[in-house]
This record gives sequence, C-alpha cells and structure tokens, in this order.
Amino acid sequence: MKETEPVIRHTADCLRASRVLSSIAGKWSVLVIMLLREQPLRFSELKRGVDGISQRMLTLTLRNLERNGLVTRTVTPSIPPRVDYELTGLGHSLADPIQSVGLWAFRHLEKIEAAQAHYDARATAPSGPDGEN
Amino acid sequence: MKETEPVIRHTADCLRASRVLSSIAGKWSVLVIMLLREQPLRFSELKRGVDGISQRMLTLTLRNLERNGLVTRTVTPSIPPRVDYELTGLGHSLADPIQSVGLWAFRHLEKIEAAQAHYDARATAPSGPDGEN
DNA sequence: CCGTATCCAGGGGGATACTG
DNA sequence: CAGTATCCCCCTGGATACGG
Repeated sequence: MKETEPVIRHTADCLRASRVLSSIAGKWSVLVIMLLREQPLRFSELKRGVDGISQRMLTLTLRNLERNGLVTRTVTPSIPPRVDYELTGLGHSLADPIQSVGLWAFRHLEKIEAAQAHYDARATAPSGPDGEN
Repeated sequence: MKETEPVIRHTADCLRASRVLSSIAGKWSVLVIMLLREQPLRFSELKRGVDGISQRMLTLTLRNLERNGLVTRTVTPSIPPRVDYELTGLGHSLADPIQSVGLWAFRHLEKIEAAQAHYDARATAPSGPDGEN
C-alpha cells in the first residue's frame, strides 16, 4: 500500500532531519523524555530516575533538549536552589513517539542483546561453531 | 505509583536500554529503517534514498542494524554483485515507532531549527536583545 | 556494484573536583 | 541542590582510495 504522505522527500531534508534526529538521539534523551512525559521533575529527581547517568550528562542532555525547544527550565532561587524541567508543547508532541520507541527498547532488551551476542560470536569465530583451537 | 505499566524499572535496565537506544539512534538509522519499512532495498537504492549518507556510514549503519537483529543481509553472488537488505520481524516491530519519530522530525524541522537559532542567539548575546557592545 | 582500509578532526561521554 | 570545569579516551563520521 502507498503512503498518502510524502515520507522522505529529497536531498536537503534528509541532512536536516538526520541532524535533528541526532540531537534527540543522545544516549539519554529518550529516557529523560520518558520521565518528563509523566510530569515535570527537578534535576535531582531526574538524576535518580534515570540511574546510571552522570551529573554532567544529565545537564548536557537537558541543555540540548532545551536548545531544541523540547523542555523548559524553571529556576526557583531558593536555598537550596530548585530547578524544574518540563516538556513544552513541542516536547509533548514528541513524547508519545519517543515513548513507543523507549518501551520497545525495554521490551526487547533480551532479544537485542541475544542478537548482538550471536553476531559477535560469528564475527569472532568465523571458522564455525565446532570448537576450533 | 500510578502507571499500570512499569515504564522504567530500575538500575541496570536503564543502562542496558540506553545502550540499545544508542545503537539504533545512530545518525542515519532512523532514515534507513523508514526506507526499509516499505520494502527490501539493495545497497545502492538505500544510498540513493537517504541522500547525504556516505558509503562508509551506510555500511556501518546497516552492519549495526544487522548486529542488533533488525535487518537481514542477503548476498546474491552475481556479476555485478547484488546485496539486499530487509527488515526482520524484530525490525518491523520497531519500524512503526521509528516511523513516528522520523515523521515527527520531518514535520518539525522548522520549529526545531528556529528553537536552536533562538537559543544560540541568547547564549551568544547574554546581555539582551538590545544591541550590546 | 558493494564493500573495506586508512587517515583524521571533532565531539560524546565517563570520572572527578570545585562553586554558588 | 544544581550545576561548571577539567582531563582524557575512544567512537563517530567525513573524505578518499583501493579490492573483489
């Protein structure tokens, strides 16, 4: 069946799109967006929520999302300081597709890692599965 | 909490998921998957379809997708040689979510680039929009 | 036609320490 | 609490050239 919508048009668009996709395809962006999709969160909540992310990478990820107009950053100059992050309208419009991809990743962790192991095994031992050496 | 589905469980899963997401989040993966979603394609067709991708990056992207069990690579040893790439079942299960993200990127190119320009302008001229210096 | 090999610049991303 | 700054490694990704 044919798409009613022009999927990939031409030349320049691909380059621009791939640049945009690279922006939101940082190592942690998807997970951060998944968390913010539920509700606004402050820095430390995100840090705890993602788990494994460093302070530095969380900052960079959030700055990048902010730069792309996907999240807002609200500073409350109290003591201790408080900073809340929240998806913009644009951010929410991306959140659902991203959520799908994210859930897919969580659901298929096993399969993916199995496929990788399989592929790597073949690549490492091209002589066959009958124990060489 | 409230979600009926355990979205982001804990610790190790985040690290594994982010690794998986990084794999499929290469600069060109989304575009390649979008093309393969319609039908199997050979190397040169993909090269033409994506436009802007180098031979090297197309090869690496496809190898990576193959490693993750998302595409199959079929070699027909004719002269000239012919190599077809096709989404696996796993690949197809990812294709729809990815398609959503890809379409989102194409639709919002303008907004994103505008947001970036806006952000960069503020970052470059922090003293305000009234001609500083 | 379909790659692989090589060179090379840039940035992603981790660890750690310091500031307001 | 919420960052910045620094160091440093390695991977990404482009260009080019070569091989089957």
